Amino acid sequence: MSTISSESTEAETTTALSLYDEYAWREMVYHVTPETAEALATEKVTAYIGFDPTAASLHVGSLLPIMALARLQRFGHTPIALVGGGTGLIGDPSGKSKERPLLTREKMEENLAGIEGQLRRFLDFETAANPARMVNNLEWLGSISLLDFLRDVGKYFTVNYMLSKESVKRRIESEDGISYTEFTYMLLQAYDYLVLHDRYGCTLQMGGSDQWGNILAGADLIRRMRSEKAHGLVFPLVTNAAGTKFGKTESGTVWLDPGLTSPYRFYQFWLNTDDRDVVRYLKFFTWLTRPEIEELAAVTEAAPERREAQRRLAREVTRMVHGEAELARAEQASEVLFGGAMDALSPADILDIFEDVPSAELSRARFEGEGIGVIDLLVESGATASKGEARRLVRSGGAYVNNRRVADERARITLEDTIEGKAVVVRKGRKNYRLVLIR
RNA sequence: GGACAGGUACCGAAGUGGCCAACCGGGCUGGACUGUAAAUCCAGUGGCAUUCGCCUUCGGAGGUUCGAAUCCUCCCCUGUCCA
Repeated sequence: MSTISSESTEAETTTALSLYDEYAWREMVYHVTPETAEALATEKVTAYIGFDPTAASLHVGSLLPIMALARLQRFGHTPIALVGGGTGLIGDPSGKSKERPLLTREKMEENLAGIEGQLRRFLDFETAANPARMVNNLEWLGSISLLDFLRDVGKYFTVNYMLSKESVKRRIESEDGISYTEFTYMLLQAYDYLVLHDRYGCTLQMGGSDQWGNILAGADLIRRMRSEKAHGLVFPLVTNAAGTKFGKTESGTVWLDPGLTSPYRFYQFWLNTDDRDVVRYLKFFTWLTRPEIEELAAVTEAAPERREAQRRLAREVTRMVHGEAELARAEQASEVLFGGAMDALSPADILDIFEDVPSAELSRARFEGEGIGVIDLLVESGATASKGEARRLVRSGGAYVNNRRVADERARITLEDTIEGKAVVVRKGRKNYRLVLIR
């Protein structure tokens, strides 16, 4: 999989700006502690972001913090990706309206492994100057004794302070309340920051806007225990113009793992970005420079129907996450799936392109002689739930076989209509495909 | 425990003995338009059947009737009020 390394040289030539200015221009700064900008402009900073092992893969929502770390590294600072092996066992109440079920240790181990693998693609762990680092807070949280923790960390926080945090306050006011376990979460995260500060000189923690309270708690802890400055910066919530949750589609979460979200779907997710969001997403999720993005913004303004910004966004992000080869496949598939003609395609191409489309198998005998009726084909491929629905579909002109509309509900599909006797592509409407394999 | 109100298709909501597979709105699915957009417009939206039509559905179970989502009995559930 591709990493950022191939492109990092050209970005360095444009680093007259400080990282903070870069973040600011990219609209990545939602809240920030005083003096952070100055620190980023005058020092080499070590910064960390935590990733929760709630699933075995990161999703596109995590791309903003990931890019923040990657950008930070390109500006010569040192990124630390922290995976929450310890805190993951507790559960972060931030942004959650009710208590979460605890993950089992086994499940969490599994999740950690997946997430670590993904993070490695975005950060450079080999460079001599400022290599990235990956840490797991289970390492220190797993072994600290409760008494030590209460004496060393707990003593620095008043309950009053903790109760005043938004994440806690909201839950206190809710009916279900908050467990002592989750209430403690903030202190654990504060302690993480302290540990990273002591071990690696980490002086900046970043995160999503829901992490603001936790981050401040950590900065406060460092200030009180070590009398040193620690900074915090949080990103805005990534929103979309449609008002739905970013990173979700009808078919669910858009994951970075190609096994969970195919590169084709991943590509399509970005390509379908609303005009109103696309410039912001280019800033958030790509390495394109300011002039490039401004150019794309102008094109979007003048000729939105060309969707150049969306195309570029989809290309850049898909390449970054899945690599050049997968990008090419995703583009080819998009062309066929939305372009029409598929006559020239070989069965191998078809299988490739329709890889993540639901498929069904029918015996060769069904296509021999008279062939199979369209209605039956629609039902048996799973395109429609009943024959009645299939009939209505054909009557309304929404049924296609191999991308050709079938207007007659009595039409029959024979071997001659199939793709070299190997497959048939059934389509319902504009983009609802089913692949029928012939055996 | 008592008094009302109510349970209709994915959701909301009409219907209060035959014209009800069930008005209407939303959602969803097609189509037109388009930029794989938004908005708009059109159609469809229980199953089977090429047609006639048949079958299953209105909280559940029985019953009355030629005929019920609609009437009766019992039961279950929900909301509001009283204890």
